[in-house]
Amino acid sequence: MARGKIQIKRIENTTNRQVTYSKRRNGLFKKANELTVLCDAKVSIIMFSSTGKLHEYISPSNSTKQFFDQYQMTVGTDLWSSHYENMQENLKDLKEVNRNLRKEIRQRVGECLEDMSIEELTLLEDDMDKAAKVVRERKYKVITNQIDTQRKKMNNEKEVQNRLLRDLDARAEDPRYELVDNGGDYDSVIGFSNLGPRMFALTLQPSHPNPHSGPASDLTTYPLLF
Amino acid sequence: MARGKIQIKRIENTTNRQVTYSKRRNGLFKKANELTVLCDAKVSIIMFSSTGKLHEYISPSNSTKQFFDQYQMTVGTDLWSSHYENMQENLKDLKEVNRNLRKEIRQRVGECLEDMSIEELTLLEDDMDKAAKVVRERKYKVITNQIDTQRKKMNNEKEVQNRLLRDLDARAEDPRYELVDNGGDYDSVIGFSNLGPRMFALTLQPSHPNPHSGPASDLTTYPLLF
DNA sequence: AACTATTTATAAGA
DNA sequence: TTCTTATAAATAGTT
Repeated sequence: MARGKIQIKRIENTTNRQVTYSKRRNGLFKKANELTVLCDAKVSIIMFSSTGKLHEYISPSNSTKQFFDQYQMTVGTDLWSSHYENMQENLKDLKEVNRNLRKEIRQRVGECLEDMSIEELTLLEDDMDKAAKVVRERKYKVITNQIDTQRKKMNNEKEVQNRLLRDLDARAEDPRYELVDNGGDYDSVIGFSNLGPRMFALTLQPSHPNPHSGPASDLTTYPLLF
Repeated sequence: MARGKIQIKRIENTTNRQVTYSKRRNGLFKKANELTVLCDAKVSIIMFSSTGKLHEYISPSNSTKQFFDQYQMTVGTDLWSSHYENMQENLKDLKEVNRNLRKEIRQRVGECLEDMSIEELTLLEDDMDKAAKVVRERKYKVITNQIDTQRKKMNNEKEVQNRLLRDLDARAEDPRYELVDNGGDYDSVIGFSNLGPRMFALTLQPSHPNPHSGPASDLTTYPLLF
């Protein structure tokens, strides 16, 4: 518009085009701002250059989001409804599923049986009996397993005891060892009171006395002395 | 910018303001279009007049939504995420609730018992036994109710029959009526075979013969003739 | 909506 | 990118 009229068509020279873009962008924004002030209007300009660069003008005290929202409200159609639709559909479905799940649970807990027919009630009853049976069986299995584990543990300990007693017998025949009488306080040795006729008074001492090992030392780490 | 310079400040005269808005809007759009063509750019202008009227310019072969999408992509932040946040939170919560409900049901159906302790299993077992009892009771109640209803219905019908029979007796003593012998085919009258010694051969006819009533006519709508 | 004096925008050049 | 400036374009006030 100066120093010669120009045709309104794409400027082929890249540099020239970018310069013009820059100049006219400023002009546009200036005009937009004047319009905003003069006419008490709200203006939003968003532009992308041919290189994809973004520039925007927003009249003061407005955000782009406000513009978009107002635009949608005015146009009437929700441009992002597609964004929501899926989610809303999802939400609806989930709520429905949820409702059904809750109902099923309530029925299985013994509520909301009013609207069920005899046939449905019979099915539910059968189902629950079967499930209860499974739960019972599972419980028994868990208990059995625990008992079994306990028994194995006990057997193992018994085995250790037996080995210790055999060792004891062997040493009793060895003249290098002598019996120590602690005054008949048999019960003071815990865990051996069920050994019956082989009961001895045992003096337990660490095999390698270590002042740093503390009170956490285990019975089985002690050699038996008598 | 002509016939006198103006201050860039709100035009107080309403008419003047609106005229200027209209003129400058056109100017802005024209400039935007020139920019679009000259510089191969994309421009979107959205404006609201002080009266709330919407006007927009969009460079050809672009939609407003495309603009918004590209804007978001370029800016990097999702302007509508705040719109979604609640919904997404909701969705997450629902999914969690759903998962728990499913788990509870699975446990009540006898699945997923692996990670339950004896205590939990015992609680579940008790719970299910109680619920099963409720279901059973409900079933019995429904059955009982139905039997009761049935019995009442039968009693009612018996009552009707008794009344009919009393009527019969009364008419038997009335000389105006005569017995009709149909050859001793007692069983041909359905539903009366359990009436014992009072069995008669009955000739049933509509009280008001009507050719249009068809075969749907009901036994109780007939008077008894003999 | 049209006119036009004047201001403003800007193309080309530096 | 910015400045300059001749000139095109926009537009304020008027009709």
